[in-house]
Amino acid sequence: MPHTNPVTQDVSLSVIKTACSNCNLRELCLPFGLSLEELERLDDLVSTRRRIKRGDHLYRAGEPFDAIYAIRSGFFKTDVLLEDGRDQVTGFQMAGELLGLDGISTEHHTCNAIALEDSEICSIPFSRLESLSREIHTLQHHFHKVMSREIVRDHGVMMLLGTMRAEERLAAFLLNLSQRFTSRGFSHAEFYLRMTREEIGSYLGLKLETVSRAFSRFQEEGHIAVQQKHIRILNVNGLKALMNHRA
Amino acid sequence: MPHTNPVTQDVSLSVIKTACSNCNLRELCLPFGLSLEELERLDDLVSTRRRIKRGDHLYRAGEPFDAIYAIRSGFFKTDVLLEDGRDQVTGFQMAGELLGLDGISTEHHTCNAIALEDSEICSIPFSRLESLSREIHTLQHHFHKVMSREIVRDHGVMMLLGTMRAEERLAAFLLNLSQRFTSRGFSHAEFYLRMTREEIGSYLGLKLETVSRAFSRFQEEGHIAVQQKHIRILNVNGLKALMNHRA
DNA sequence: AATACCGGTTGACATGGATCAAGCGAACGC
DNA sequence: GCGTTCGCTTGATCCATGTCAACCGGTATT
Repeated sequence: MPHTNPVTQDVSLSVIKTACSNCNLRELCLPFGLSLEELERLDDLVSTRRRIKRGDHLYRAGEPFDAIYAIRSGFFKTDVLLEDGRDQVTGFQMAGELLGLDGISTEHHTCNAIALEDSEICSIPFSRLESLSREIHTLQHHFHKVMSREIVRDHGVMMLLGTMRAEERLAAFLLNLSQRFTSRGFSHAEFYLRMTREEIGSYLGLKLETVSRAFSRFQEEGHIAVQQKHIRILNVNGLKALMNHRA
Repeated sequence: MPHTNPVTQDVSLSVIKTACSNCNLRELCLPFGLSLEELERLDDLVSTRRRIKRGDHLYRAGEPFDAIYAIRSGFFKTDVLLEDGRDQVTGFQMAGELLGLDGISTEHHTCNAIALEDSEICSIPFSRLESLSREIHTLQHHFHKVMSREIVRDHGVMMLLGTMRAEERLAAFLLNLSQRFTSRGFSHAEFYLRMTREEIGSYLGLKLETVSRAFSRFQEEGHIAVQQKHIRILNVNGLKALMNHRA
């Protein structure tokens, strides 16, 4: 293999013309609420799509930030690394969600974004997004909402990590995934996990064995059917009840 | 006491003319990086200051959102409540920091903001901030950075809650406070905690007894001197070492 | 001044989840 | 097609933190 730039060597460089205006995710993603004319102006900005293979990085902590990314298809995780080697998954992202917002602050990415399956992303050069959102009020406001939503989401995770026990965390996790699959038109009751038990554990502040045991327990109690990464939710209310358990 | 609006009855309504342009926090707060002329335009927007007494709410979860708040002086906590009664402190905020960013997402506040000492805040009507930041590029960009910084901060807390043990969490907490006091011109080595052990515990995902024991342990080991809410840091490196403990 | 209350500290004990270890099936490389 | 590896499951044991309880000092209440 010829030597290539270490930053880009592991991402596929195939670039495809793309357009928000005919993207079926536009109601979930950045274009939400824009008029047709405004959409076309956004198209000019979001001009490239890129494929990222499973296991490859979209970006790495420390790299300079200059764009945010919208997931066109696929599945990602983000994680942060501590100096001493510990790391933690900070989120799992799916189609229509944005990646890279954390980089605006320092103008460098502060986490790693890794594809958990072959994926496609749209690059949105950030300074051009700022320019355009100075002109399109709706875009500006929606972008602010998206950033704010990320903050609210993080508070939810803090709550989960700070106050919930293992089974509550996993129930919350499954219900959240289910809900997000639903709003993308997939089954709410049956899906494949894209991540390992270890990654789930890292996200939930648990060890992989604990995650595995909780899955088994949910199965014994008839809430779900698990077979490796294949999950079927048999009793949504059972899972919900697990969460309000404590007084 | 006469019956008053339940939303406002517990906040002091004294309103004071204020100006970012002569605020000594302008390098920490929203005005960062603005020119004199731009500063004056921000002054028009941030026209009111309000006093909040210790223990009073600045806002409550569920209330409609229409402004963000800059802390002029004082100290706040924010917390979220789960339906089942559990709650968690999501942050402690001090002078120069912004409150209310979580409300942009749903146009309702999603947490409670409570003053931990008598405080003064500046109200910034959000739609006017958006207008102005469409005109002032620097303001727009800085505001985006502030929101992004909040996301990065939350990731740090998630890391803390997900991977650290009790003493590491408390050490990280003290070092973070110390650093924030320092950048406000206060002693980095000596300060008064504004919050109770229980509030610290809630923030760090620990019980108050655990927090208390960790304080005592730090004292035994000579890292700090504690007397109730009065903290002196005797050995910063000792605290830092506690955090990189694990491989 | 007496009393109640609140926040903090400390001790004894319980327990949820981590750790260590073994084994198993599916996927993958050769 | 076979062996190796990886992700997952399950069991046994351990330990950090939670839980329960007693006590103390400072502050607010009457």
